Amino acid sequence: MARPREFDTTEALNQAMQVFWSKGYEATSLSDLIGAMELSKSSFYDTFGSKHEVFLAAIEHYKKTITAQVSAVSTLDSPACKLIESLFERVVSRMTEEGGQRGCFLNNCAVEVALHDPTAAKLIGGGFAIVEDTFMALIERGQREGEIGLDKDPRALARYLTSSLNGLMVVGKANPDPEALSDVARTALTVLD
Amino acid sequence: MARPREFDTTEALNQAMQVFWSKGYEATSLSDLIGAMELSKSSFYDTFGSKHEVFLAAIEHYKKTITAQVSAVSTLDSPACKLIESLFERVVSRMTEEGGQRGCFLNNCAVEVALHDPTAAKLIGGGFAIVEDTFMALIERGQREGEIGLDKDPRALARYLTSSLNGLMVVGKANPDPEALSDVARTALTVLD
DNA sequence: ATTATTATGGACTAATTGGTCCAAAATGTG
DNA sequence: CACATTTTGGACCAATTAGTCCATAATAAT
Repeated sequence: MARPREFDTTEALNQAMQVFWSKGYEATSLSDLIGAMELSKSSFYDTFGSKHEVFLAAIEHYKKTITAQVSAVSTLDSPACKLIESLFERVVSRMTEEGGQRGCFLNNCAVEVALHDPTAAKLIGGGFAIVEDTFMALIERGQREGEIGLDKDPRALARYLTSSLNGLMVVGKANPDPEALSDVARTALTVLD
Repeated sequence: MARPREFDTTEALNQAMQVFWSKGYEATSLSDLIGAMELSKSSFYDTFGSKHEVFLAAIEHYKKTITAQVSAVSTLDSPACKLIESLFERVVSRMTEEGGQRGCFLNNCAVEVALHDPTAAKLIGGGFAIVEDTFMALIERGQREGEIGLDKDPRALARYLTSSLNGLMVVGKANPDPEALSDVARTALTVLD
């Protein structure tokens, strides 16, 4: 049959992303994918080309959906520092809640495949750049608002915050202890004072 | 033949660790392992039991060799702050040099397998604890030496530094840019002032 | 030198991998 | 209703996966 009218490519991609996110690239099999995406093997190859291509598409999908949510925070009109804090708090609580340990998909991908998959590495780098740019925008706003010292380099600070967020997720994977992660987040944010 | 007298189990384990470190757990095949370890399949199963058991042993081996080097830094008698800085510098330069992008094995393992392999997660957590304890010892020394304010919580600070080091390695994988990583390290260390 | 031990290569599984292909079936279009 | 277009399930593929097993061969102990 022709692919049902209501077939949603974006939703299929979303499902693929979920699987890769939970299991990692290598541990995800074709059958995992077609199961989650609810399409046949032939349609899979027909529409997406290969496992690797879906993987790259899933990374892009993540950036457009999840990473975009981070980006959107910078448009809210709370004080910049509060928004930065809320991003850290969100990561801490996500990492410590039931089933939140899969962390950030970009983080997972960076660690698992960046070394051997330059194409993916570029996409991932682009995702980190979105986060970094978001932080930078917030920091500059914080400086305008007088919350953050003008002596500080917004780019360096943004890079630092991006890295901190990733560190939080790595240690959270091995030991999702709320106290420990809160210590990390709280300490990391003292840099803004 | 009996296993050659000069066969070195520790060295074989070291080779296994190198492969897992470079390729990750899932992407490492049995033939990769027995190739690197230079033993036959039968000896492999005879001596080590299974791929998974070697993996766990490799994590332990990493802790005993590589992580132990970090631990050893705390016994040097330079000022504590200098030693902490040197640890960060070492990570930055390692991540940016030719072939240094494989990062930290514990970090890689935490991200790739911790979620689905509780046994490994525990070993990895133990490794992070070694790093954390090292930092804490250095911080307490720094406080005694008057370099670090007594108002600071050594445990929280140690957790933070451990996390920072891991963040550095994740972003370094996607974008091993010396400038960016230096920014991160420099900013992270301002917390000690 | 003979025996007992130990490790070996490699044949052998059974399952799974990512991927191809096509006849059949369902659909949209006239 | 009939035709052209799509999409399908599932057979099929070669390669690889982790893991077993054993007769052979090399060593160590006597």
